[in-house]
Amino acid sequence: MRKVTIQDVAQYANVSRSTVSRVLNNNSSVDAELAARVMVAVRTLDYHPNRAARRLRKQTEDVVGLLISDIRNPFFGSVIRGIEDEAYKQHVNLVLCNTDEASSKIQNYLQVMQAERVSGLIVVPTHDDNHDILREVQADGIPIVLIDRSLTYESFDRVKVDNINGAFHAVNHLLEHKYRRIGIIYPEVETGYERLQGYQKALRSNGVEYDSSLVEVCGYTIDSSHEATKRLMAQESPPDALFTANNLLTLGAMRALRMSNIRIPQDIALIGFDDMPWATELYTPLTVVSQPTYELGKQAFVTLYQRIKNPKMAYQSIFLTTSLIIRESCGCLPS
Amino acid sequence: MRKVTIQDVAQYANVSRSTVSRVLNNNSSVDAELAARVMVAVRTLDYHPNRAARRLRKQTEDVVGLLISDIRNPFFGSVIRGIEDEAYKQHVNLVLCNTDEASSKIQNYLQVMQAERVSGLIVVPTHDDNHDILREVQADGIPIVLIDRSLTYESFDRVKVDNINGAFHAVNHLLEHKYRRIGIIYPEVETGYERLQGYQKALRSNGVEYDSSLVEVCGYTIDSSHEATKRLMAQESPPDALFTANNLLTLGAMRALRMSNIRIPQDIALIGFDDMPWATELYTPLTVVSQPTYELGKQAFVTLYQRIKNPKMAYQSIFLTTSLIIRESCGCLPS
DNA sequence: TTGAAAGCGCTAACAG
DNA sequence: CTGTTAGCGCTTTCAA
Repeated sequence: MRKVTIQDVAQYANVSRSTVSRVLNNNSSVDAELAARVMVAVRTLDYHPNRAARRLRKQTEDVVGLLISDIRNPFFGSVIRGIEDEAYKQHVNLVLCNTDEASSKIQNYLQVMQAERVSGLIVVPTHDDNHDILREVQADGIPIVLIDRSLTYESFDRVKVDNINGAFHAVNHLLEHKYRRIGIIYPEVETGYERLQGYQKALRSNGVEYDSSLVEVCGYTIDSSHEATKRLMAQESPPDALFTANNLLTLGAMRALRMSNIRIPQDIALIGFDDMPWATELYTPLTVVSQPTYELGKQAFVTLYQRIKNPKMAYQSIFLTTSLIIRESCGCLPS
Repeated sequence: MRKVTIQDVAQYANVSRSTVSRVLNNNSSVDAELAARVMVAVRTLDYHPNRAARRLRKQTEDVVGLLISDIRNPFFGSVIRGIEDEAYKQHVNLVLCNTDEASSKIQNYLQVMQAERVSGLIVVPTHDDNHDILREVQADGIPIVLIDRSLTYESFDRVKVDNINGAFHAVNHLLEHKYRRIGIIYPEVETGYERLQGYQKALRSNGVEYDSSLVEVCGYTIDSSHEATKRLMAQESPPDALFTANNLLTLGAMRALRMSNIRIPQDIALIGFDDMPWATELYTPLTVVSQPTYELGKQAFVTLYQRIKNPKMAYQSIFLTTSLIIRESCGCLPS
């Protein structure tokens, strides 16, 4: 079963290859009758243009690279779905790359994406040292939109969530309910820092002093948060409330608390970042800062697509807002 | 910043393009000194072969398509990670396609993947009517491995979990603990049918009669399981135990049960399919049939890669086993 | 409006 | 072992 090429279609329709190409890319005008003949040929022969050839010729086409840290984090599942639904509409494909927050993998994937001549990139940047590589790729003519985290740098399109405010409202809520020793567990990434800032801001605006013994930096895993929580609770005067900076860390904290028989919210209040389908079914239904994950992905793709179509467009920064969903873990609702 | 081509490298190294190509693909032997010169040129010029060109010429290369139903199901997150880790080792990229179990999307994506000349496909098939399309693509020379579900058809490589046994052991466990009216909620996909079979098998082997009023078919969502559970519990004589056929459905069931103040395991025992990180933190820690999700993905890629390298290899069917993890929801442990 | 011709960057046959 | 040559399938000038 030989592959059908544009040549076959041309022959069948009795036109030149260029004409076939023209009707398929409907840019320049083609005689209606010829066009019709071509379409018939395309259909009867079930012709699908070879994308590799097209890409080689056009130097780019219809593939977007996606660099995220780890697909197993359910946060990304939803984001990607938002991206994909939009991408599907425009017939663009997504190449998935897990970077594990590792510079070496990012670098490697970036090179590959460049070699692929992808038409754009959606990336969750990790460390500041990615900046230069990212700029290089961008300078090479590949549009990039930064998602979730955006570095401190300008001159990239960015779609992100207002982490500072999200964290601020969460911690403020705790403060309003008279919790005073509020612990925080956050990872060393930009979103983590921002959530810490929101935490600090809430403290300040309530006249509560910042106590570094309540602050725990941790990794990206449940286990690492489990350990951090244990450290926090083992102190002389442990926190009376806890704010965890993402869904995985929340799970780790709950595990640690459960194992130490510390009850939520009776012994400690808890608010987590990220809403998830299981948040309502946890042993204490979780109060959360909910992020518009799907929307995040959707906006990222829309922005990228705009830039692809119009490379000279001014850089955009889209901020999405979070919402505080109050359930039982923060202790202000009767359980 | 013009792109560096193989020609530039050739010039710089003072050899022909073919020689450069040869050292980069290290198939035929090249004089050591020339090879060294080429490598220097490659490095100093920071040359990366254009993958589109390479693919056009070789008619396939280093891209594998991934057709799954919905990335938001955390089951797939883990599977994909297993795939990706292996793929990364072989420098192959993954194109992600969400099909939503919709034939039209599957068909569409399959065509695109064909046009892309991907070197292989890993697909979670949905309905039997996919079979012919899949065969066509395969006949076209694109290796396919079927994952999670495998249709009843032969002549595909398949990697799947032993659903029948997994379900059997779960339901058997319930039966051993004297539950007699065991409900089941499952979706209309192959894995669902198989889990139903395991359920039936356990019933038979314990001499318990099959009661269709305890059997609920549902969709793929939490909500749909929520409804199914309500129907089940609204009956004259509701089940005293429940088996839910995947992680999303389990969540839906727990939600329905909680809202009706039906306690787990006091009023009803529950075992779900799929272990998840949050299973331990649910309001009743969940007894589950745990699937080797990461391994599933890993084996899928390994098998696909073998077939790509050796198209004439006999078709493989790899079965992975599940394990029953007993926690509190099935009621046999003191809580 | 259409066709002929050139060439995107690469690899593989074929000579040498 | 190496270079020359000929395309892979497509789009895009350039003429007609």
